[in-house]
Amino acid sequence: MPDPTNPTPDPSAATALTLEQAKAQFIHLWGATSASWGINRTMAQMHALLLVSAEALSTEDLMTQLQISRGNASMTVRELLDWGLVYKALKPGERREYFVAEKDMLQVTRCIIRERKRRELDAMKRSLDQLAALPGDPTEPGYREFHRVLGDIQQLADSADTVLTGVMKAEKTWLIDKLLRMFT
Amino acid sequence: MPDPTNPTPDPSAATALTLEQAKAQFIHLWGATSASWGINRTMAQMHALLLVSAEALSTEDLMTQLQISRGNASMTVRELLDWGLVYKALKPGERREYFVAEKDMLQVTRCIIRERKRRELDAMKRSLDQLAALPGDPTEPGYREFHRVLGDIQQLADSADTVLTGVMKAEKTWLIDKLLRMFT
DNA sequence: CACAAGTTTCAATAATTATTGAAACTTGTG
DNA sequence: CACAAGTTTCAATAATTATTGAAACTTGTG
Repeated sequence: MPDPTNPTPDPSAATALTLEQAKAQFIHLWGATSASWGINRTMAQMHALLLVSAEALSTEDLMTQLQISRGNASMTVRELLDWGLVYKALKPGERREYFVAEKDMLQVTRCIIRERKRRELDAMKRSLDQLAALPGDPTEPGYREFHRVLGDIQQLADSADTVLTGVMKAEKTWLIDKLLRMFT
Repeated sequence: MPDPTNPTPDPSAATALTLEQAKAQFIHLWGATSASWGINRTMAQMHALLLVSAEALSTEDLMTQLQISRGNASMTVRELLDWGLVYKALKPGERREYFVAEKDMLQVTRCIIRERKRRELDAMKRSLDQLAALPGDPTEPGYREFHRVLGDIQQLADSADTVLTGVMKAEKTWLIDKLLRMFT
């Protein structure tokens, strides 16, 4: 929806980006960053698009703006809903579903920590506990050494768990305050 | 090298895992976990293998124990050296290179944070700064909103940077102490 | 309950990423 | 400096992961 009250670009800003261009760059950047994070590109791009969109978007809008198929758009928006990063926004009198992003970045961080902790850290802890509990032969040479490594890793995982759980529960000001005071 | 002083399995521990089996399970677990972490499976498995090996291993050993090609073994061990997770251990009078893992898990954590921060967080911060600095047209509707989102993300990235840098520098006892006291 | 509007599923396919293995290279030694 | 032992590179290929798009399904409405 280009604003008709501002149709001609300001000549003094010939090299200035339109908002649309800047948003496109942001979407691209967010998508690229996500790759190293184990989150897939489409999901990250869709999140970025919704983050910088003032209005709620429909599946149709997501498809056309990101140039992806209907199936992909549907699956990905569902996943964002699962993560809690995006909400449904039903428009009165409309059949179609619209979506808006959670814009509070601390809240976004919490959602991401919660999901990734659940999928990765918790899963790893379960496997480690299971492995450590298996009966072994303590007289084998190297048995103690192996269990020491295992124990160290478990301890590390527990610390990470405690810290992440704390971050999730913490209040914004308190958190930033404490952490920054601690390390700066 | 199976210990010849302990050739027959203890019958009372018929279901006990041999150390070798337990190690194999750990290697498998570590490899699977890494997948969700953007680290590749072979690298994680090799790291796990070296972590639980009492002696230094050669490229040859890595190849046969992990069932991977020479090329893969060579590339991957180089990458582990780059990350600082593994050291060369030259045996006197031997041409062949041997490798041992850093076994102090806090040190391991530091290496991983350092590398991932460099590749991911620092890269993202650079892109964000660049995007925020681009000239735009402040009269466009939505301009302020867009830059607010950008600013929020930058602030978050800065906080993460500060915290991670702190963790890397911190002493073990101090760190565990502080963090755990803070959140428990 | 038939229809239209919209959504989801999933097998086929495309895109990406990891691995192989043979050839080229390096390095220490007689 | 020729050779042997070992290492690295990289084009070809395999394995994995993401995406498409058409068919099946769902849901609200006259």
